Amino acid sequence: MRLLIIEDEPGIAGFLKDGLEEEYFAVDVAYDGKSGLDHAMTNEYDLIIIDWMIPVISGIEVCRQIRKSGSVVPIMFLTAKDTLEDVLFGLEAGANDYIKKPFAFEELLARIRVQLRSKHQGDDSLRAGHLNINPGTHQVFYETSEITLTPKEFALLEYLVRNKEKVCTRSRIIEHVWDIHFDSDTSVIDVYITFLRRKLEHAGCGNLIQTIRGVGYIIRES
Amino acid sequence: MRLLIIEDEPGIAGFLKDGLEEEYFAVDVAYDGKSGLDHAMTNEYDLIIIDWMIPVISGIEVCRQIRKSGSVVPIMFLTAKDTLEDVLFGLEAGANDYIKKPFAFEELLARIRVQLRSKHQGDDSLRAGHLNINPGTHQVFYETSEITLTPKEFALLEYLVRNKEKVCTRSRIIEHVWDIHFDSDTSVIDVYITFLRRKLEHAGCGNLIQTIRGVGYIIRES
DNA sequence: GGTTTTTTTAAGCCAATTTTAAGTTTCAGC
DNA sequence: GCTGAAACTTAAAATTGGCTTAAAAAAACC
Repeated sequence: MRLLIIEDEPGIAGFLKDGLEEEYFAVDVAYDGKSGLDHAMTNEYDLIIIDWMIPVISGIEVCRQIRKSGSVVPIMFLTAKDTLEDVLFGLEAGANDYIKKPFAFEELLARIRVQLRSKHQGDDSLRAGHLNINPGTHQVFYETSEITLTPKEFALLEYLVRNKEKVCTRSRIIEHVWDIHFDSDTSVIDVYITFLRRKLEHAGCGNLIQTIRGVGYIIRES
Repeated sequence: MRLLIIEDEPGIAGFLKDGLEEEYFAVDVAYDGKSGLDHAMTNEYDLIIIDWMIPVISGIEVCRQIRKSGSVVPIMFLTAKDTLEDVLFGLEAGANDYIKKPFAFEELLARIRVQLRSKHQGDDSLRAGHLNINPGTHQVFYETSEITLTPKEFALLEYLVRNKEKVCTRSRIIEHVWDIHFDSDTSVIDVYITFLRRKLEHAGCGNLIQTIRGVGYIIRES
């Protein structure tokens, strides 16, 4: 589990880093908002801890920017404030939890575990490269832009991505996506592959679906 | 919003059910741990309230079992204890919040609202663009003008806004807003979407609710 | 108990999606 | 390079599903 801590006070940052590393987390530290945001955007973390009051860019703004990029990484705030108003303000900016300073390390740890648990199990999205598919909401994203698909288009793409790196034969596709179990000489698959390719291309995600002539199709990560 | 209460004292259970239904939640009650766990596993709730001390299976064990199944539903504990030790124990078991008995109904309500807010998605407040929803007073404002909604209209709009930027499927809507859990070919949703759109349009807030054909609806900020 | 408001049902219409079908292009093997 | 099979593209037909309206049923209010 990889964590990012954005905290300017070296004392607190060091205390957190050491304590969390003892718990076998991989911990990065950033000492201001700008550098923290930089880290968050260029690396993949399992959780981010942000102090409310940090230099250059405020904690709340960092949080907002991270959410704006489409990331759903769990974010926890460290704050000296704990009026209901401030808490709500933080939650609105996209935070998942907050903890008031001074805090017991034990409590922080327990709350981190709650967040990690809930995030990991809640995220059942499928991926292929920068393409993200969420079967729960029927949404597809390429990087940060959403691709709107019809139900059949979605079902086909979902099947291909679930079986990425594997060749999907035409007969398997027609069975799994169309639920047709007898031989038929339909060309729906061709048509829908065309639809999908067009929409993916338009979103900047060209060349994802490759043809295996005489057999079927395949999606490769690279 | 659909809640489950697991509480063996009929007095408290009834008091909670009535009070929460007055606030337009859909409320189910279970009177022991076993039946509560059963409900939790076979239905989808937005939040679960569990008493620490209940018969057959303890509250803490019910909580653990729910988490073990992979569910991330917010769980709140009712408890007579509130030492740090007990709180940590509850958090470890997978709870999101706890409230000490005896409690004020108002406080419970506020905590429920915080959980619902923070859970559904990071940047979720009950706002969508210039639309403002107040679950406490059941009022809706667009900019400065109030929009008068019936209870069902309000519940539907609230559910959509709580899940803004996410697709709300027809089956989820019928479960969480109408509390209907079997397949039915009703068209109430369509009708209420029409009602809402008409009232929103009339207030100058057109185009808020978008249709995802074959799937459901979504509210987007922009 | 009657009146008003809210909720649900049902039916016709329209638009988006899905399928069919036909013409065009690409590719592998000769 | 030729040839035939497979895949691609396009347009039009068929189907499905959502929107709207009106009226019936249920609930809330006096």
